[in-house]
Amino acid sequence: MDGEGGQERADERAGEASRPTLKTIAFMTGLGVTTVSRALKDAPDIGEETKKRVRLVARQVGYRPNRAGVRLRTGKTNVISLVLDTEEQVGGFVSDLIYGISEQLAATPYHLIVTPYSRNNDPMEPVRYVVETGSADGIIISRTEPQDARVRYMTERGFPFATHGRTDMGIDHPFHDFDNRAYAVQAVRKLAELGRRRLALLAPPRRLTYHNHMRDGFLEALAEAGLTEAPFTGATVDHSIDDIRGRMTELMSRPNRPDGIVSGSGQATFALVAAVEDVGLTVGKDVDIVSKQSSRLLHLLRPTLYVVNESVRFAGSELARSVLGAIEGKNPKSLQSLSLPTEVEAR
Amino acid sequence: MDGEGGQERADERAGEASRPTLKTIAFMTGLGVTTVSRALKDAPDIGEETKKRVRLVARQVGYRPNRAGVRLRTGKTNVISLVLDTEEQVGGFVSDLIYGISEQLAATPYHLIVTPYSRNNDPMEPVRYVVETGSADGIIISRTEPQDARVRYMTERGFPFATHGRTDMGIDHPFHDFDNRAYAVQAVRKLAELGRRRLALLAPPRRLTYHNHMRDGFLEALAEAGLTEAPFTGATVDHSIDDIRGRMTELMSRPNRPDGIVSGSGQATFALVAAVEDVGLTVGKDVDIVSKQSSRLLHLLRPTLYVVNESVRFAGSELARSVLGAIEGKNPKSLQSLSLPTEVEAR
DNA sequence: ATTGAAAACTGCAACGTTTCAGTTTATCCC
DNA sequence: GGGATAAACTGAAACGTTGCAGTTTTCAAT
Repeated sequence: MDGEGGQERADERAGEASRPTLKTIAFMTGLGVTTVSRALKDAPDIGEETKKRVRLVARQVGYRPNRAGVRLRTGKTNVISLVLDTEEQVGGFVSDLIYGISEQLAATPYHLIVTPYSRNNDPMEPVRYVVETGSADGIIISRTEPQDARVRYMTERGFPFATHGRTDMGIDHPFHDFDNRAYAVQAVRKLAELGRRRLALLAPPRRLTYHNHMRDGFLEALAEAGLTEAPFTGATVDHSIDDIRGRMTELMSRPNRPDGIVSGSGQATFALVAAVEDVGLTVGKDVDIVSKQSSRLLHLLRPTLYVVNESVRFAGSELARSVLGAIEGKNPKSLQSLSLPTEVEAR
Repeated sequence: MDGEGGQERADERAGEASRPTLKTIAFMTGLGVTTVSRALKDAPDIGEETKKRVRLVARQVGYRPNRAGVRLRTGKTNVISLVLDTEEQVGGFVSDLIYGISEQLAATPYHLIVTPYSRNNDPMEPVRYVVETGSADGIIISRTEPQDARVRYMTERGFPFATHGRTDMGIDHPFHDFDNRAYAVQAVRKLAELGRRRLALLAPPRRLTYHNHMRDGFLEALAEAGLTEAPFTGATVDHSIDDIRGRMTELMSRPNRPDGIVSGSGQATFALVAAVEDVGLTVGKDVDIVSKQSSRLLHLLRPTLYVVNESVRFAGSELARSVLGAIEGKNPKSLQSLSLPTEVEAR
């Protein structure tokens, strides 16, 4: 029984009140550092009584494991990396996503780090960085493509991740997605019901998987209702407000202009509405618009719009869940979820 | 001269291709680990020739310092923590802030971690957490108050930080702020110029410093132009869209309703406009509204509004700059910046 | 030749944690 | 009483880095 054995250090002697470590607790309890470590992990080879004592002291002194220590020793970072496109047009989108993720992570030891990239650069780069440097335990990506190099890369390396959006490459991986197909179907049906015959779709860029989903739903419902499409070329939800407004103005100036629009983004719908009115037409009279939105602003200024709400916050929450599951090694199939659109809201 | 001295490890022998460390480079160059470390730091006691060799090899093998190692040894985390209120109403705000910060951090070794808290909880808590656990080298906070406990806390401890918004407690600290006083003055002048006589202000919550700035500017310009105030009670830019709309409806139903509004938030303005129209009035005719906005959507649906743009992305960029300066120990006074409002935009 | 100092390089230890391979003590069985 | 076994605990080593306190080597000044 020593413990007084002459090797206490400066911080133990002085009232320095520096952060307590395992050594601090070991000293206070008279146990070895190993024992304390194992006790806090509830290891089976430590006595019940001892565990209680250690836990008590740990709580008392406000012990929190040093992240760097853990990380260096085990490689576990307790970090989730959210890889983001910084050119994202969809305002507020990222805020909500982050809030949703944070909500889930709050009860865990995980921190959220935001790893941005510019759309002009290689989207692979930030992913490669995180995987190679092991700077996170899991990654969340968005802007998923049908053949997504990032998904292939992370899958090959067994690196845990979750995608916002699905892929189409025969790989089962964790994802959360909004059912854009169902949305488009609902939107078209609503327009059909309103007596609209010729519809245009403002879709996501062709590269992204949900372009296909939305477009498939759109075309299918169009066929089902016997309507025709007014092709909306040269504009996607990714384009700038001004671009969309310009293209839409063109579209609405044509003799065979659409009388119904399905919009894939709330932000873009602002531009669509402005364009409709630029050419002297009226939303709800000359043309009806159904729009997806994540903030709830559209209806305030254009009650004649039809909207469907997508909760990006919920998406964030689900994505965090998924990636945590992936880290735990759960079956990817159990980490996939799809959220259905709300009913079309009118006012 | 050894180096072949029997102590190479498994990863050196096998073609394991695990991440290169200082040891890897030391082995390859035949130098000691310390020398390599110092060489990469461009220390004066290392030969030029050696430095060149080391740098070359380091680049070749793609050496990147292990963050956990550095952090454990030096306490330096290379992390900036953005402390956020997750109930933030101002949509898109956070996205832009993050993009702005990321932009600055991209060229540095810093990572951005988002530390959220709920407005219902103690705003001190996340700050205390970061400072106590040393989980970042610097903190960015928003929602600054005139007497801000967080600012006091971090200042006392000498912890580097920057605030989005100013304080009023005789402490010189790094900040970036939008000149809300100037904004309010401009807004009131514009309304006066339009012949409006009785103005209301939708201000930030009283607790926050910029409430005072905006309100001071508002009152001063009001006096200067000889206008009167229609008190807008029970609503701030922090309230929900529905609350603001409700209060505004009340306000506009009064006999002595305002004929001009200054709005402190673009988001809130949506609700204001909706309310004006709820009671059968018209923006630009019965009442004029000047609004601040960070996204540029307002004008699209209500060209009769007057808007002033605030670049939150720029704010993020400035804040990152400031906090990095604080970490470097620069004089706080040199880390303060104010951005002026743009001209009032009409359409 | 001797001293001194500068230049270039290096071991060792430590940051806090966990894993591994023990050691000690108590308990049980015959 | 001897041996085996289980229970409870432990020191040493390692993860990658850097600061400290050296050690060599070279060279100039005396």
